[in-house]
Amino acid sequence: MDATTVLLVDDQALVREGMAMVLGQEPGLRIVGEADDGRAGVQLARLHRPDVVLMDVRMPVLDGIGATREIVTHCPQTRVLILTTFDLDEYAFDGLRAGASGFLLKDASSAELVRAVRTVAAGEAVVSPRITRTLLDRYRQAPVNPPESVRLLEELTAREREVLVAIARGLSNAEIAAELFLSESTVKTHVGRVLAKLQARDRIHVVIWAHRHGLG
Amino acid sequence: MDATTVLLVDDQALVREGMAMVLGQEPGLRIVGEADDGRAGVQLARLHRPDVVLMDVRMPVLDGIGATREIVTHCPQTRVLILTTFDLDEYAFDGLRAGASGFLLKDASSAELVRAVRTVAAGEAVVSPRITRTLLDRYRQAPVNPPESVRLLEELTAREREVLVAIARGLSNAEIAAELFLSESTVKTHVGRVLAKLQARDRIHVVIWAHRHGLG
DNA sequence: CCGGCTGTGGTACCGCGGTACCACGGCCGG
DNA sequence: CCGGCCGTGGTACCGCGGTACCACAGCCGG
Repeated sequence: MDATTVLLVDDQALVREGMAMVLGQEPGLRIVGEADDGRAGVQLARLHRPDVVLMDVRMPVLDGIGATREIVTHCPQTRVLILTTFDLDEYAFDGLRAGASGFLLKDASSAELVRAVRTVAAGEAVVSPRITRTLLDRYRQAPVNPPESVRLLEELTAREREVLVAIARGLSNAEIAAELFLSESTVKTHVGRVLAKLQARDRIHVVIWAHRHGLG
Repeated sequence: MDATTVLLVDDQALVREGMAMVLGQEPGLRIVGEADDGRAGVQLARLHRPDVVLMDVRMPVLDGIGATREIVTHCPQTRVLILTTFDLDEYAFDGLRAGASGFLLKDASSAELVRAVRTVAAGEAVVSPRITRTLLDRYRQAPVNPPESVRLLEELTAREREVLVAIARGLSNAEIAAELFLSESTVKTHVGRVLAKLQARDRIHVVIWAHRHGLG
């Protein structure tokens, strides 16, 4: 088996040097590139298709979240490990949603860093303990409750909510009409009102809204 | 600072003995009791108020989930660490909802066990890597394992994936064309191929697919 | 060197989605 | 009792989305 290839993306050269120092002399690991902003990171990732990308969150040009999203889009087999300075960094959670395989505090020991890289390279996930705590808290609370969206939901009539979930399921107007025993005209009327109340320009945005807020 | 007190709850005596062996000779740790079912575990926890409870999931009389729920209710400062044999154990996730501070596979090494106990005793959370992976998948609202979805994703070309995420963001063909510097015809071509490869009848189903599988 | 894939582009066509506007019965509250 | 909201329905219109088919350049692999 070849060495695990690693790409470093961080705007602070010192950090990159430190990591390169630690990882470079580790058997089975090989640094294949370094970048000092997100855009360059994405380009190098697409070029080298490394096994693991160590990605800083805050960076010029393109931040770590956007870069992560693009990398997982272009290189599905590449694992991204987010590096963050503060354990309650909101961006880090966005990073997970963007498709990162884990994240690590920058104050981690070199041994932890090496272990984390090997872990994600093996296809598993790693999260530093303090962040795991927060993650679990969110998981427990997860069910619902984005207050703004609930307010909008309550502005809808019962019938409109039925139509909304039907839209979110991907049904066409004709299918909704059949399922609810309505004419297609009526469905169109309801759909129009849902669009207006949610300020969505078309049913596609309704689908996105619904899935962002726990439906589907 | 006093030693960290630990309570063992498992219906298999061998497992308890093994853990007692490992933890008992560890400096700073002290076993304060053992129980072989959930009910007894709750009673001993209320009696000794240990820092950490190592809790099996499957047990007679009262299972580990119910026992965890009662313990965190009666002894808020006590941390419960769930032990599970299989990493995809559904009950383990229920355990997290019940208030456990983490869970651990039974095939963990003794060093991992010790480290996990110390970690939760410090008020942090610990989850074994394989389970973390699943947890993150759920956090992203992906069903469980997306092997099928990843396979589909990799069938797409890089360009098609770019178009896919644009669709998932709710962009119209014209908007995608503008963003990627393409003609609308070309966008339509790509969109058509994405639809075919994902077996989606229209872009709406693509949006749903994308949001179900972690994009957006 | 040729075939296949990818990315780019075009034309033509049709149907669904969305809008605008209107209508009417039922129900509730002022 | 009457005005307003809700749910139901209709007509007419237009544009975007999706399909079908074709074309060509570049690249890579057999």
